[in-house]
Amino acid sequence: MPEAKRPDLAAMMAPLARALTAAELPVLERHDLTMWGYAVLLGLGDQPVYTQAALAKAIRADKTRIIGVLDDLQQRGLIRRDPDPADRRARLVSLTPAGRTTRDRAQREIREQEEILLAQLPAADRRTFLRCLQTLWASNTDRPD
Amino acid sequence: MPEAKRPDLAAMMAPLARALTAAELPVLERHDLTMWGYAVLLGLGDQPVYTQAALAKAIRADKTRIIGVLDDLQQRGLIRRDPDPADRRARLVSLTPAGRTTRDRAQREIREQEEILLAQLPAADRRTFLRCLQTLWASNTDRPD
DNA sequence: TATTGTTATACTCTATAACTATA
DNA sequence: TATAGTTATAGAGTATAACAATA
Repeated sequence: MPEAKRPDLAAMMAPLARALTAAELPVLERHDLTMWGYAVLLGLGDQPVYTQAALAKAIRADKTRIIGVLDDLQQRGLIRRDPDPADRRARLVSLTPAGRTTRDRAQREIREQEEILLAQLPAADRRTFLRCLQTLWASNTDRPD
Repeated sequence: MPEAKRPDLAAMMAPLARALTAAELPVLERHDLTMWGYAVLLGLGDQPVYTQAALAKAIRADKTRIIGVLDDLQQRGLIRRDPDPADRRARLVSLTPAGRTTRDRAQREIREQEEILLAQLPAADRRTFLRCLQTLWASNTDRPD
C-alpha cells in the first residue's frame, strides 16, 4: 500500500503544536503559570538540583530568558535558589513541595485537555501514534544542536 | 496495556515542528524561497485563483503579512496578480508555470528531507503515525478559530 | 458603510552584548 | 582567563491602526 497523499510533515506538525499550546494556556493561567514557568517546573523534575545554566539548556531556553521566570517562581515559593557552597557563583535550583504540587496539578489538567484531541483516534492507533511521536521526539532532542 | 509514561503532547510536538522547520530552511534557500513564500506557493494549489485576503486566511497568515512575499514572488515570475474585472479592488492570485515547477521541486526535496526522520519508524507504524497525524491536523484546521 | 490592498506603527518575543562576582 | 548570574539593548517577527480606492 503506497503512502497516502498528505501535507508536508512540518505543515501538519506546526499548526498542531500551536493549537496544543494555545489549548494549554487557559489551564496554565488557572495555576498562574506561564508556558516558561511550567517548562521550568517540568525541567526541575525529580532530580533535586541544577545550575540555572544547566536548567536553561535542559528546557532549550536562553539562560537570560528564564531569569525573570525564576524570580517569579521563587517569590511565590514554588522553587528555591540556594547558593552552592562549593561554587559561590552558582545557584542550586530545586522544586519546593508547593512547586511539585502545582506542577502535578497543572500537568494533570493538561493531560485531560489532550484527551479532547486524542479521543479522535482509535485506541490501537493512538498507542502507536504516541509511541512513534515519542520515538521521533527523543531522537531529535538527543541532537547536539 | 496502559499508556506509557511520556512528555506532554505539546512538549513533543513543538520541538519536533521546530526541528522539521529548521531542516526545511536550507532546502527552501536553495530555491530562493522563504517559509512564507513556500506557504504561498502551496496555498495557491491547483485552484487557479484567490483574493489576497482569502489566500492569507487559507495559509493562516495575516493579510498584511504576505504582501511583501507576494511582491517578491510576482517580481520573480512565480505568481501573477491580475486585477479582477468584476471587482477592481481585488487581485486574483495564481501560480505561473515557473511557480508550479519551483513549488514541486522544493516539495520533492522537502519530502526527501522528511525521510531522514521517518526512516526511524517501522513501515507499519509509520503508516499509522502519518494517518493519525493527518487526522488530528485535519480536525484542527477545520476549526473556526 | 463595508471591503481590498497597502503602508506605517507598535508590540512581543528572543537573542546579543556588557557588567559583577566569583573561580 | 573563564564562567554563573544578571541587566540593558537591539533585533526579528507579528499584529494593530490608519489610509486610499472601490463597492
